[in-house]
Amino acid sequence: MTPVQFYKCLADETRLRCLMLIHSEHELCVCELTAAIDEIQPKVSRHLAQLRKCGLLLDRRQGQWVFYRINPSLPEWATEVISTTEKHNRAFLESCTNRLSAMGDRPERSMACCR
Amino acid sequence: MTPVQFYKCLADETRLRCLMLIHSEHELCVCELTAAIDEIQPKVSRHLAQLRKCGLLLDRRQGQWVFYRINPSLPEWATEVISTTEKHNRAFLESCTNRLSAMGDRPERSMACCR
DNA sequence: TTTACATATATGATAATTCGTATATATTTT
DNA sequence: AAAATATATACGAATTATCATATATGTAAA
Repeated sequence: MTPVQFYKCLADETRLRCLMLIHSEHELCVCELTAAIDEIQPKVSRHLAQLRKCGLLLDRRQGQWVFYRINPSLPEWATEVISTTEKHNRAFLESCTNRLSAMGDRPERSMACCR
Repeated sequence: MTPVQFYKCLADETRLRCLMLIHSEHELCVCELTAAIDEIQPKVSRHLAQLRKCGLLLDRRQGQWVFYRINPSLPEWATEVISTTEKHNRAFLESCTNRLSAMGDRPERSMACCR
């Protein structure tokens, strides 16, 4: 993955919010992300697919849900960039994390990974 | 500057090359960047203007030349991202740094800043 | 003050990205 | 097996980004 391709992935509000939320929560499913970001499902899904195709995210299906997480085999510098960005831009995510914690009926995870 | 705006700046090959070269050399003028990146002058100039307008670069005129440098008052996280990227993607810049060092007649700097 | 060099910008064309809507697929529940 | 829920994708429209070319501006040298 070239650095330009990596930064194109971060250069969209929906994608960056998804990435940072997932990084912060370790793993989230599409309906959680849709609620947190307050966008329609096909939009969120389309951007998640792009992040997966570019290698930034991995997904796993659990029942009806598909959970996304950061690809642990990303190059170290890329992971570092994501961490730095998330750590120093909490305000950018605030409304999203609020909506997420206010969300009822969040799906339960079995076989939780990467904790 | 929002993180998305910042990453849009990095999400183009010409702009990322300029940024990383400038970060690595501390300060470069447009003709040096044009030679290093091997693109036509208006293209390089246009992208530099965008990086300046977004606050990533500062410029100073010295005689006929305009030198660009990283804006030292960028948020810390942004500087960190640029450093990390440059440090771990030397291959991406290799041909550019080769062309730069092969370039004859590079303009001299007076009043060099930020060293 | 004319010429040359360095840089910036305007313009219209082209390409790439993003979007909403509709719909398909997969899984679970009834 | 039908209905409900979660997710993915296809499609054309709309927006945004990028480009090459031409040209303007600013400085230095002749």
